[in-house]
Parts: sequence; structure tokens; C-alpha cells
Amino acid sequence: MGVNPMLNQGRASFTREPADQRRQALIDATAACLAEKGVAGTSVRTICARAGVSPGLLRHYFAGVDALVAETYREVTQRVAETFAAAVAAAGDVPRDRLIAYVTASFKPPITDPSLLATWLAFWSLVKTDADIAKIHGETYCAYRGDLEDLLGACDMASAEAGPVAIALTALVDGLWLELSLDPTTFTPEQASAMAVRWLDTLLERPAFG
Amino acid sequence: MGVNPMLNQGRASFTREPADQRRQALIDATAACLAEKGVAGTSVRTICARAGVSPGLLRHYFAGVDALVAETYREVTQRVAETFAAAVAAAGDVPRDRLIAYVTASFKPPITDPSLLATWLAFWSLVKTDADIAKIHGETYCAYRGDLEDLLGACDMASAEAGPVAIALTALVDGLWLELSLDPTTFTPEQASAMAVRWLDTLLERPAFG
DNA sequence: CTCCTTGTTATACGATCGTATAACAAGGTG
DNA sequence: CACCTTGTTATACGATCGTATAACAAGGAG
Repeated sequence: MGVNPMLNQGRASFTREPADQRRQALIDATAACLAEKGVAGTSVRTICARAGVSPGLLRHYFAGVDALVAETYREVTQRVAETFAAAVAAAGDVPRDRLIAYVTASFKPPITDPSLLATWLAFWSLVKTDADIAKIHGETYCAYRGDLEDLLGACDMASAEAGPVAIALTALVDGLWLELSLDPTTFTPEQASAMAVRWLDTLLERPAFG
Repeated sequence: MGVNPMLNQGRASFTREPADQRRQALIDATAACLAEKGVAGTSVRTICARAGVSPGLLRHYFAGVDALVAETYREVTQRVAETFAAAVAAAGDVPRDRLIAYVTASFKPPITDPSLLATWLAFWSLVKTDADIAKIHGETYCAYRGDLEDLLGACDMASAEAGPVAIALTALVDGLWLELSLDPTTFTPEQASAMAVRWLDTLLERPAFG
């Protein structure tokens, strides 16, 4: 009657998915866009096209693009943390082995996935301008350094030293990671891993700093 | 006659500047925008407003925004390289002093300027998506590593080892730099410098890699 | 003073941005 | 089978994006 039946024709068919699944699909699409096209190429339409849904659906599950990007950062961060925790758990009981496992996990699959590195790099560039991203970044790195300090402490490093050492180790790992991401041709993950271990050995053997 | 004299009133007055000066002003404005608002907040209008000129003027001096950003990367890169070169020149003739001067220059003014670090971080995020930026980045890091290898060679390091060592040093410096940029509260430039020197000492004392 | 060149501004155009809204359809419930 | 809820699509809106173009004014040449 009042409704025009003509309009039915152009409407695309769709299937209803569980909320968790849709959210995850959007998060995965966001990570993929950030990795492939960078921050500038990651828009509502780009993300939703990648996820295979209509642009309007994003706001049904998230407060907006920025919120989705932040949520993606949280998800990626958590997955990385779980990978590290699993590596430590699989390393056995020897403190030094556990520490080395934690550090070298950064240079093994699934962390060495180029797409993951590229996504991470995009997040770095957002830390300075996006308050939410900055908050997540701060928490993440605080937790990472905390884990590192615990593992260093288990290797009989004085707690006063573990702090700076954790920072230096984090910096080296991030720097190697950055290098791998920006120009993978000059460098292999195995080489990066070997250098990190070597630096670690040095710090454990000669704990005095300065 | 045919021209409507009414239109004169709304036109802003301006002064003609030398081409070099205008180009430099636009480059400086671009760097400032990248540092303060990130890639997403760096647009033609933003840049030109910062430079105090009309948006249309950008294309009078550059092929487009992307070209201006690339030119800005070149300019910043060159200025950093000159700073490093000056530090080495001022360090005297002792090879080890020269090497340390080159590495620690990254953690002294003017390199530690937060705005410079933030700008650099924005460029990193563009390497993956912008071909011009990637090209400049490749050349820059190749030159940086080349300088480092020469300085290491002067310290009697075997040339076969200087390559990987240069990469590792670059990674550590970049990682410390990244940390300083993303979260300056956990870290001082002096601490970063001390850690880099320590790593350098280790590498020079025990040159065998693996 | 007058003309001419051109650096500069102002404005317009199409594309794309994030978001809002209403129509629609899918899938369960009675 | 009819109804209802709501996940999903389609479309629209204002803002901003990069760029193109034409009017204008600044400053030197004659």
C-alpha cells in the first residue's frame, strides 16, 4: 500500500551471523586494512568491504571507526601476549630458557607474519595522536616490561637493574622488529633472534649498568 | 569596466617571498603537522594554514601533497645526516671516539627534539604504502649503515662482521628512539645513550657473532 | 606613472570521509 | 502460516579531502 514493492529488487541478500563472529570479522578486516593500506587507507568503507558487509554495519557493533581501531589494537595486543606466554610455558622450568623463549618468540611465527608487523607499525604511528591508542599502548608495554622484569629476576638479576634492562631489551626487540617490517631484505628473523639472544647474554653476564 | 571592482575588498593582502623560502616554509609546516597531528591530520589545508599561505599555493611549488611529504622526508633525513656527520667530525681522530660520537648523536639535541621524533615516526608508517617514501627510506638507511660499517672498520672490525653489527646497532638505536618518542616518561635520552654505548662496547670486545 | 609578469588568493568541483536514518529481510516465536 | 524483532542494507547528509581554475595584487621593467 504505502510501501513501494519496487524497492525490493535491488536489495542484496545476507545472512545473520552471531555477534561475536561479526565483531571478529570487522576486527580482522581492520587489521588487514591497516597492514595493507596503512592508516590513510583504512576507512569505514574499506574495512566493511574487506569484511564483506555494508558500511552501515560498523556502527551497529562499534561506536565508530576509532573505537574499532582501538578494539583491534587490543585484540592484536592480547593475541601477541598470549603467544609469548605460551612460548614461556613451553620452555620448561630453567629460568634462563624461559627468558630466552620470551624474547625470541618475537622472531618466530606467528609474530613474524609481515601483516602483523605492518599492523603494529600503524598502531605505533597512532599512539601520539589517539588518546585511546596511547592508553592501550601504555598498558601493553607496562605489562610486557613487567613480565620481562619477572623473568630477569628469576635469573637472579637484582630488581634495581631489571627495570632498565627490561627497557633496553624491549627497545632492541622493537628496533629489530621495525627493521624487519620496513625492509625485510637486509635481515632475517633468525638473525634478529640471534642478536637479541646475544644482547641478553651480555646483560646477564655483566649485570652492572653504565 | 567588465571587471567588478566590488570583488577587491575581500582579497587578503600578501607579500611575495623568494621561492626557496616559501618551499622551506611549506616543508617546515609539513613536518610540524606530521609531528602534532599525525598522518591523518596532515592535509593540504592543514599544512598551508600552518605555513600561513593559501591552500592553492602548495601546488605552485610542489606536484601535490604526497610530493611535499616526500620532500619533507628528504629534508629531515638530510638534516639528521648532517648532524651525525658534524658529531663525528667534532670527535677527533680516535676511531672508537668517532664511532661512539656517531651512535650517541642520536640521543642529543637537536635529534632528541620530540617533534623530530614524532615526524620520523610518521614517516616510518608511510614506508609500507608510499613508494617514494620507501625509496628515500631505503637510501637513507643504506647510507646510515654504510657510515656505521666504515666507522666499525676503522675500529679494526672485520668487514664481514661489520654488516650484521651495523644492522643490530641501527635496530637498537631505532628501538630506543621509538621508545623515547612513544612514551618519554619511562626513559631519558641519557639512559638510552648509555645503553647504546654499552651494546657497542660489547660488540667491539667480542666481535664473533652468533 | 603604466604595463606586464607571476606569485598568491579565492572559489569551485568531484570524490571520499564518518555518521545518521529508514527500509528491508532473515530467522525465530506464536 | 502470520507476526515480530532486529541484524543488515541502502541511501542521504554535511564535512573535508586533493586538485583545478580564474581573478587579483605585488613588485619590477619600461
